[in-house]
Amino acid sequence: MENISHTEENYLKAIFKIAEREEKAASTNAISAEMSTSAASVTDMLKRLSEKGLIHYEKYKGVTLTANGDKIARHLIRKHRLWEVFLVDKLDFSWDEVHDMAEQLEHIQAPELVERLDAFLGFPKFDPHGDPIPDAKGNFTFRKQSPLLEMSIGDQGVVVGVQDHSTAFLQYLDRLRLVLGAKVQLVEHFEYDESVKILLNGEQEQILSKKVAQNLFIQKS
Amino acid sequence: MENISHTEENYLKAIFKIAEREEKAASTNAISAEMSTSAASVTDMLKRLSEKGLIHYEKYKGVTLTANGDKIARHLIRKHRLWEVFLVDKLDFSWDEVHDMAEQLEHIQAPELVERLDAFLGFPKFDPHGDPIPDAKGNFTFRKQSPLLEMSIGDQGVVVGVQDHSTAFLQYLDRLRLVLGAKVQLVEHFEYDESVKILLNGEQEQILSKKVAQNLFIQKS
DNA sequence: AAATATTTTTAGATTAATCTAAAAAAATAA
DNA sequence: TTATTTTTTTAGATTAATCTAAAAATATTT
Repeated sequence: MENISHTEENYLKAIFKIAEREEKAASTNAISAEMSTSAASVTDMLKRLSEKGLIHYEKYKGVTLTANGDKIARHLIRKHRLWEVFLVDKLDFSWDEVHDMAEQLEHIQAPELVERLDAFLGFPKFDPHGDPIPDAKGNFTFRKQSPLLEMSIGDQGVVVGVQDHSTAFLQYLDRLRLVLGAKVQLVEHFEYDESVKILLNGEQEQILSKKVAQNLFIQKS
Repeated sequence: MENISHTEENYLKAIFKIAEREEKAASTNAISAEMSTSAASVTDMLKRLSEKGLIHYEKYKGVTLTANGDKIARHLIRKHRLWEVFLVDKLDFSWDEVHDMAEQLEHIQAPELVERLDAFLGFPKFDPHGDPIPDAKGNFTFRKQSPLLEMSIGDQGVVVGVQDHSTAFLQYLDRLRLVLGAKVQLVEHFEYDESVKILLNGEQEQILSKKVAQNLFIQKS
């Protein structure tokens, strides 16, 4: 087990993310876009990660994570999301403020710290954006959820997550009171611009743009 | 305000520590010993830190921190000690386990996080080893304390800190129940080996070696 | 004050992580 | 199936942080 740098960790996370999103091997270009580095830098790094046994790499063929690489990536995501819960639940940050801090905290290497933090937080299964937190073995809790936009008239449910994690979107959701746990019922689809009308918390009718409805995950009830 | 790397931060901390301990400009060799790097590496780094306006450096003359360098060093110490309090008070680590984790956590860059952590912990003035935590402006709380060895027969007081921060010493103190807050009265000095006899918490008489008595700070009452 | 010892700096390399520009391979279009 | 475009890799540099070995400066001892 060699040492692994922060930078290498970030590449593993990027590869994991791409694989999850695109459901195939990550290309050099995809990684370079995800990391905001040049394709040449990515190629260099892929060679290094491959030598360390963290990825499967064949020239021109894209890469996948080895079992070990995958484990490290999941552990990073675990740490990132646990720290986000800490920042929001204990230090009262809001969900749009915590990403950059968690991005740093996820690189802290101290396995016992992670386990104790998990316990201190009450073994949360989801982070402040509704994303699942892998357990110590790397397993995610799955949840049936669908974008608000894909619900049918009359369907009811609860806001459980977001697709877009941008500050702008999260702050906008706060304004609309569309926070995690909010109850929504789909009232109407407007074909013209694909906007939707919802009933929020059984009280208030509201119209949401297609963009908002697309990026909001609902668990139907 | 340029970027400052973890490594540069560690050098600033080392220089601060040496200046505090030796009360004079830090020499290249002292820094090289403190950091476990070669003297040549130190010289290289001193040039860089000097260019960034963090230290006053003249060849062959040793270095001191500039106002800015000093501020950064104190902030690092603040972060280190606050994180130690977090680890002990909230995550139930013991005082001999937290150093390495705090060594990583002190490099997290997020000023608001530090202030919120401070508040969450109840604005502690001392860390789990009894070392003072600088406030947001970098000021330490001073406390009148003396090594147990320098107390006079009959003097009473409370354990408030340690000089030696090694795991071995801290674990030994746990065994002897000489934790922070313990009440001690000096009963006798043995000239032969400079060991001392104390009365611990008004109950138990105990003999302590010179080495222990030297490294334990007491606040007299 | 000269000789010796110690400390500090310089010179020259190395490694990780990055870049741009050019070459090579693979994919797509004509 | 060529020709063109896109993607990926290689070549060659750069910067931060480190090293060893040698040179230079400073401090200490005789």
